[in-house]
Amino acid sequence: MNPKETIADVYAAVFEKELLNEISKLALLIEFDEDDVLIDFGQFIKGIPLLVSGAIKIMREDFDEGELLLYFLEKGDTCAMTMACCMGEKQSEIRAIAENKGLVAMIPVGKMEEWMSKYKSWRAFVFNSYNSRFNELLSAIDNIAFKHMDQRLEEYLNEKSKINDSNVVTQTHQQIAYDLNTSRVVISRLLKAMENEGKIKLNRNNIELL
DNA sequence: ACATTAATTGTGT
DNA sequence: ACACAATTAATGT
Repeated sequence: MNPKETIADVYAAVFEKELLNEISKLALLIEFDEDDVLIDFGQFIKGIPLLVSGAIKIMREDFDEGELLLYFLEKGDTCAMTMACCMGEKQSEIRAIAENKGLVAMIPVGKMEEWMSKYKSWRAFVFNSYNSRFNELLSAIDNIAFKHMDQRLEEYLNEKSKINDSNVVTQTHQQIAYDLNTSRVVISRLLKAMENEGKIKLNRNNIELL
């Protein structure tokens, strides 16, 4: 991981210089640690977050009890939900939990609209964000609706490995079960099956992908 | 170093 | 899904 990536580094290719300047002037930088809750259900949004480094997982509350992982955000992403909230003054329908250490730049809500007309690159960025979030949502729905738990688990592990940039996923079976909204026993059994197939190596508190 | 407890994981019904 | 066994880590004495 690069400990000191700046907004300019991450977004240089996306925004024009003028806009970058404005951002670095106005943005409120917020550091977060693993497992910090950045946004919770029902919360109002105070700014638009631009992810500079780290990763965030977006969860949705299920109808009865429990939560479900929708998708991960990585550097250079923003939360489309937040933008919708800003424009409509709505409460958040999602919960954002830090996956690892990182940094967000919070943009004052008012700038959202101003930049929309002022900067082409901002407009494009917002639309792109919506689009890619939407696609991720679609595939999340596919996963839940059409795929079985073993496939979902595999994808989950792959995602984890990607965003943490490591072949070792440090999660207990319990936590995984929580993210996928299932029971721990199911995860344990599936993991063991995968281990027997030689796909992974099981240790206490972490899983090695092979 | 040892005993106790809690947390994690494995297995059978 | 539930119960329980087995294993390991954490804590106190």
